[in-house]
Amino acid sequence: MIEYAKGQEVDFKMRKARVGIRDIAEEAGVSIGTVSKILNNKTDGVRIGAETRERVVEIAERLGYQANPLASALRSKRTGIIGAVNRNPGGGFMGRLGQQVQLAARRRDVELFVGIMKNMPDSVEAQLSILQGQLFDGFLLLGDLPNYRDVARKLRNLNKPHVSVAAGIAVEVPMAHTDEALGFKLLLDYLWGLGHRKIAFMGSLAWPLVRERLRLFKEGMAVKGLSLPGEYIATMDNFPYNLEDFAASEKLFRSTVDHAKALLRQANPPTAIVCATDGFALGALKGAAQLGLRVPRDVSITGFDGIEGGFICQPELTTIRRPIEKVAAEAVDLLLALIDSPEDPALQRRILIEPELIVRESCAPVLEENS
Amino acid sequence: MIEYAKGQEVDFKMRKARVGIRDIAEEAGVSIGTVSKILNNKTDGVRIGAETRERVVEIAERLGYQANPLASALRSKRTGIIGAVNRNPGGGFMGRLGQQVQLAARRRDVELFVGIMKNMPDSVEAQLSILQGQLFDGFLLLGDLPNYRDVARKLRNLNKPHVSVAAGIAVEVPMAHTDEALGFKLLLDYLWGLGHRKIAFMGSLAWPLVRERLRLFKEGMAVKGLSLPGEYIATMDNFPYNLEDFAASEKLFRSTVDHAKALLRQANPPTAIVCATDGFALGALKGAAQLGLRVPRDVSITGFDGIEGGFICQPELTTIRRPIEKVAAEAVDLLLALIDSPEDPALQRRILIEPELIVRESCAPVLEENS
DNA sequence: ACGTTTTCCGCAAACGTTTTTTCAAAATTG
DNA sequence: CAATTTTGAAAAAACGTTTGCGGAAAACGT
Repeated sequence: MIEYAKGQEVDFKMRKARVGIRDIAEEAGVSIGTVSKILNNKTDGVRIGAETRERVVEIAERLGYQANPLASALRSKRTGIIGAVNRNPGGGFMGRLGQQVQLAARRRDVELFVGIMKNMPDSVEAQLSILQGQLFDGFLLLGDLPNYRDVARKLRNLNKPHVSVAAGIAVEVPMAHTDEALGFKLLLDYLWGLGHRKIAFMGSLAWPLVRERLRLFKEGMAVKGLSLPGEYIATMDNFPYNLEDFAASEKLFRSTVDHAKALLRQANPPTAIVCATDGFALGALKGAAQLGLRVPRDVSITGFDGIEGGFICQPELTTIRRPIEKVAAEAVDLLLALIDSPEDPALQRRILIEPELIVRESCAPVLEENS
Repeated sequence: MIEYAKGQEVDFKMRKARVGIRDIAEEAGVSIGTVSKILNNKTDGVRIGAETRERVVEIAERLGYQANPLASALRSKRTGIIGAVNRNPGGGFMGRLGQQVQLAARRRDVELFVGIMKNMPDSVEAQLSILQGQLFDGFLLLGDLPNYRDVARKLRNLNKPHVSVAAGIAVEVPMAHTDEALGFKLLLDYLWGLGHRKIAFMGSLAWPLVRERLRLFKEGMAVKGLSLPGEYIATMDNFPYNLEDFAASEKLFRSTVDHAKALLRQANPPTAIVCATDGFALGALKGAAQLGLRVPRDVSITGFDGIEGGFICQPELTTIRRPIEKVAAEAVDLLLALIDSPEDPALQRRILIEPELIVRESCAPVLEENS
């Protein structure tokens, strides 16, 4: 039992010991169990007098009591914290996604921590993130994880609910994602309307998400009856999967620029380039500029995701916006529900958010001379 | 090519409850205390036979034992986790900083979680982040926190070591930061060498960091004996301090563009604009373009920070790079040392990292007709 | 007036570790 | 050989909560 001066004097000289539940109980003249029940709003077969409840709450407030989360969690097996694993944050979509899920969680009075998982599937780092599972009530798996199935299995073994968010590979439920097929339909309808028939695709197949997008792009082209020669598909599968720092980012960007230039230097170049992500589109923009081409007069370029870079560049990018806040909110809600009732089959579901076309400056009607 | 991990065959008994320290103790025929000491490599006045030690380690390994972090932390008062508070992550410097400190920590076998603190000083959100302090051994305070002193005081009361990282306001030790004065010296020396004498400054005074940079810029100008008319200082103090989503980012960016245009439309415009951050420089770039000015022929523009946007834009930005990985690593090391010996006066120090000038494409010698 | 609920709350057992204390046996010493 | 020291490990006491159970007092019903 900690002894400290009674009374209201809040002295700096004294090492102010943390105020614990015992202090509240003593001050209120009740047992610690009662305090706990009151402060946790337990109503489950527990009855507490209104006056007692009030008094305890007031005292707790006054003393600034905060339950020790470790002790609470140890006993209750609930930490009130959920974790998220992000393999590839940074300046783009994934970085923002991590931020948004954290904010979404906090709006629901839950703390969420985003951990970074490195690339190597069996690295110590990867293990660590997961084993902290005992610290978390549930997990959000953000984007493409190279060892997704392993992680999912481990979480299942730990009895920890998890939700995949914006993953490119076909993962099991539960998950939250954008309707990417719709995105490509919007994009191709738009380009078609502008008269484009020679449309190329650019992206790095290192990302499962990009592989999926290439598939959807091909489907969309087929629906329109458009041919898609191999030279119109600029894929690069040797790209860094992880963009740990600016140097890696820059290397990827420079390479993107080069690939775009190669695409545009062909004898029969495309009139439009659909890029797998905004990041690639930014590279394409610069590639075109370095060749002396004007966007969108000489070539139209589209992005996908709707990140900041899209309105900072010149010309500004016409792109598909993935409503990141909505995805984050839905994912968090689903996970929270899952934590409450892990067995509910109604929660084993896929949430699909509709993306939208954002028309800015990087696309124009195709010129006679190019068609 | 990415290969997905093959499943590790370490599947434990599926439905079996988590293996705890008791299981190890029982299997090895020793007490749980002994197991604990062995697994934690306690040597402090504790003697364990080599053969027993070996046996216990082997069993723990075989059963895949992982101590419950909650129980460990509750008893030992050490979580092995440090927290970071980031008020303003996103696509730029601060977002990257959060990522880098997390990586730096993990390289030292410590988990670090980055929490986002909202703007309002006394918001529930702000409190929450801090009160989770009991979960953390120490804290990194990233960038400018509006209520820095409050936070610092609270942490001190909780006996939690903390170090400020890249904070613009004059905070107490311990801290890690870049040598911003040196940065401005490099920048102004460079512009001076190109013949620039009419140099403007642009940035939002909502950020303490920017206020500090304006001060340093003025000092640097004074050293060179250059005059600095009020019209050459484009400050905007009504800017959003928090950039929670893309919409807020975009609003800030559009406004930046407008301010840059106003700066350049003057009767006697500057020949160079020193921007407080790369973000503002990106806006200046676009502002100049919208006025039909060519950068760097008609006006030179510099950034500060060295983020990704700087090489994606056109022309690419000449800027001061803050070595973010180095700052992150130093900060984490300092905090870790502080956790080990909180009272060591040698650790109450300021770490200053040298920035470097990156010459890219946005600056050129001043033209006769403009001088 | 006497049994039966109902209301309110105390008591004590967890939770899974770490750390301190204690202690028997073996080894060493005088 | 008795007295001490050393070795190795068990036992038990924390850590600060939550929670199930039980029970006294008050209210209620007949």
